[in-house]
Amino acid sequence: MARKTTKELILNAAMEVFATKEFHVATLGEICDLAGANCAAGNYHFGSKEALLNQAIWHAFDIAESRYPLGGGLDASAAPEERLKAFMGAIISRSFDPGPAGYFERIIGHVMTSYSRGKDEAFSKIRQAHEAVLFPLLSEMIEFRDEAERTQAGIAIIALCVFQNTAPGLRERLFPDGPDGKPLQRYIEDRTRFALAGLATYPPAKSPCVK
Amino acid sequence: MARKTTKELILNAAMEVFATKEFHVATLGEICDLAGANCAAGNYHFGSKEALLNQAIWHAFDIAESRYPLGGGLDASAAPEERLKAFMGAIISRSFDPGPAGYFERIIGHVMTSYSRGKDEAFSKIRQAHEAVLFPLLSEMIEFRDEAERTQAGIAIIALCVFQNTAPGLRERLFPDGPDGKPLQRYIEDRTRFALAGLATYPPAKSPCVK
DNA sequence: TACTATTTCAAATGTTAATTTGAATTTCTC
DNA sequence: GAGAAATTCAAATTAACATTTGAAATAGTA
Repeated sequence: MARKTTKELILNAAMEVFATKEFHVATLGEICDLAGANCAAGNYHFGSKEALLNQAIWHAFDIAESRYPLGGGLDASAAPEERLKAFMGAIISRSFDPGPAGYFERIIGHVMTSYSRGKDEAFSKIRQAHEAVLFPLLSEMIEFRDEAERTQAGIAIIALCVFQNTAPGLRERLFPDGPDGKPLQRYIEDRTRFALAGLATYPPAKSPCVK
Repeated sequence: MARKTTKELILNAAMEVFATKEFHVATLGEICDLAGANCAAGNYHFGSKEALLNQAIWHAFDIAESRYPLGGGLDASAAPEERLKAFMGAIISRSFDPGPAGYFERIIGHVMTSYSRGKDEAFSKIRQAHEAVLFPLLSEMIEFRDEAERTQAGIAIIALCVFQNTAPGLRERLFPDGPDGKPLQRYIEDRTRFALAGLATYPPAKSPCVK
């Protein structure tokens, strides 16, 4: 394969740095150093630090989605419980992936609470991606009173998957031997079981077996 | 009551600003303006912006704890389910309180993902406060396999309470008519029910009725 | 090869904001 | 009320960065 261009090197470095640090703490100089490029190159190729963050977000999004698709490769005919497990498994796996496939969840963890311009747009796109997978399967399982109730349930599911992202030192406590293979699968199962039990407290959908 | 000192005014303003903005976005000038003080007064009374944030964190912590105590005023003889509801109710109420009693959760939301020096210490103290209330009641309900499993369950509970803090626009979607009174109580009940069902999927404590 | 467009680079530039300074003012203490 | 201590204030002082600039280097093209 062809050698990476400076632009690609900078984008990769930006994902890595923005995954580690909040927007205002990360510096362009640091990113370009990591990319082995001159610090003016960032602005030359991307226009501004902010535009670079945006590119980094969406590039990281694509990487995560291709490595751990939210739909898990299941189609709409699969049981909603299966699809929920695939969805939660994808988000949890992303969250604990130390490599590029984990950048997205970590970048978003910072962006959600900090970077402000463009945040709403980013959040709205991400929400859309989540909800496109999550809402149909929830509605197959549950008869929601209203829109807010479904949102509430959806948030509970996502909270169960990503909350640990933001708490320092928590990974180590949850996975004393590293978040890989068996322990991770077990974690995914525990969380899915927890979520399914919680969801079962909502009234079931009127025709749960139709189709 | 006596007129507030400049130091108190600045501390109040700092809590308010740090509740809204991430550390590096908030400026000392903005805080002192809000306090009606000169911008050098911040450093005079607190030494540095960082020290001011620390003071703000712990002052906000005290306010939140006195308005919505995590223990909910229940003692250890109350049923663990009751205590869980009180605990979750306290955190959720804090999260949605627009006034000083809500500052703490909002400040922490920023600090967790952004401000770095001193973050570990802050997180450790907060975790301790959470766990002192949460762990005993969880252990009364559940026979945990190991420490990590109890931590995992505890995190699930807290995630269910605070995740919405970080997502822009979510409050409005969850509470189209405002997060007060009845809707908030209902939200607390829904979340507690969800959590209790999730916890019920763990093996019950060996002697659940003793004492 | 010559000519053009793109890319790289080191060195400005400009801005923002924390922090410091020292004089002025207020408060406290005797 | 006088003197000392604490506090306030406006104006420096620094320092860190994002961004710009313009010259040099490189790549692309005819």
